[in-house]
Amino acid sequence: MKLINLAKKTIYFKKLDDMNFNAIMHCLQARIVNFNKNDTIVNIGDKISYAYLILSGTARQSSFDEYGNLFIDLDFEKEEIFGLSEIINGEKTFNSHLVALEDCTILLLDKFRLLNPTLNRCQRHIDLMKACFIEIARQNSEITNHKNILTLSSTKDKVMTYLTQYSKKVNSNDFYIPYNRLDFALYLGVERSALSAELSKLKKLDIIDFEKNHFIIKK
Amino acid sequence: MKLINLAKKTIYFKKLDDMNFNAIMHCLQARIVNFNKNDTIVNIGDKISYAYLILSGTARQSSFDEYGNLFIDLDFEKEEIFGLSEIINGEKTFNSHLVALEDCTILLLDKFRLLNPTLNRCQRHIDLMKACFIEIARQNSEITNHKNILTLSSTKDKVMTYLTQYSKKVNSNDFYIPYNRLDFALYLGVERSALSAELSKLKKLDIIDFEKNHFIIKK
DNA sequence: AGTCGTCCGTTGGATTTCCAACGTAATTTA
DNA sequence: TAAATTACGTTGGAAATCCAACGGACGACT
Repeated sequence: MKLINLAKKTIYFKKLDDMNFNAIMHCLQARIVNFNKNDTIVNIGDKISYAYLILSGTARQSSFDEYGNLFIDLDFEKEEIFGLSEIINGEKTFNSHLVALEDCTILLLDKFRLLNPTLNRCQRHIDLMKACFIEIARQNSEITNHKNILTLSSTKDKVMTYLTQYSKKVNSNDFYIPYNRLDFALYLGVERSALSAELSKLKKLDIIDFEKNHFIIKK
Repeated sequence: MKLINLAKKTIYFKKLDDMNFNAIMHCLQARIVNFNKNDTIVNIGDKISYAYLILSGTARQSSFDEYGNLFIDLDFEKEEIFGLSEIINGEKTFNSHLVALEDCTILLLDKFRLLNPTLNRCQRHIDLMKACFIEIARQNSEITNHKNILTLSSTKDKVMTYLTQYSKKVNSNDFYIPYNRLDFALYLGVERSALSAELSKLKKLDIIDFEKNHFIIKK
């Protein structure tokens, strides 16, 4: 069982010895599932039964409103968990998609067991709950940040704020963003063609350089 | 001590008997503070020491970026908690304001005690943690919703989506929104004058009626 | 090789939004 | 009560964005 070792190494479980690890896996009815790139992991309307802990790969959450408008919600990578707030909010079905951007290995955790340490009040369970707390707070600040970028009024401000933040995050002026042009435009809340035009302008002004999703912030 | 009864009645503590309530208040080093309308409760840069549980009144969180752009973050009312994600994310100082929209009574809870039931592993503490979990998930979906409104491309869509949602929330076509025109415009990410113009247009089309922050959705 | 589909830059006109300004009414302060 | 301030609708021209369309580059599939 190599896959289960992926789980054992995550921040959620790495402090546990084998016995405790096996116990909590059993308690959470944990199950590993693989998905290929572009697979739909969760569909709108799917019943909520698990939290989805990403062991490897990346996945993207997106949603629609009743008029067909598309929203980019969150990207998930290794050690991040999809479905937490939906579970906690007591929703019955997902109202968003989760699609694999790369091949993914995902650990499914039973939603009831995950959030009820009362059933089995052990320290490992409380620690896990705390880790989930941290994860949801992280998602919270990521969404807030996205919201703030969308609040900005000009395309230029949106682009530059996003790129500057991404540059800081990866600690380099030279990086690859996780969006193609269309998704980048969706994320920023602008038209694809307007984004392309703005990017070209910034390139001409020698503020940035780019090709496809590879960006360089100059100076 | 009437004020402490406000705390006792909240969803966080209402199931506790007096002994347990007093114990957890002591454990959390709880303290009640009052603020007048328009008072600043938290300033950008303030050290993070407590979670702010609103016992009565409403407060608004807002923030700025380095270029002076203003962001409306979240409104807090009775039984909601400000500061949770900042505490959990381990931030040292607040990077947002919290201002009283009405006179407020607030319960301060020590940040260390709140999130470390290990120090005192009792059921009441675990239940409180779970309630905080629910609260932060609620904030999560509120921010997501705001983000999605900001993603919409036309002022009309933003306005109508907001008003329709608010109408559903209060279960009436006739309601008062918590924003004046300027704040409403900020929330929607549009110009105040453009918002006024759009509202007038919607009134002329007999889709809505309004005066100040009082709105009626027709038909 | 060739065809098809996707991605993306570009362009130009239609549309929307911004922006600054002004007037009026309501509210606050002196 | 007067004066000052704030809130908000309206306006018109400037600016930005949308929108539809096109073409070239690239990769996948046959």
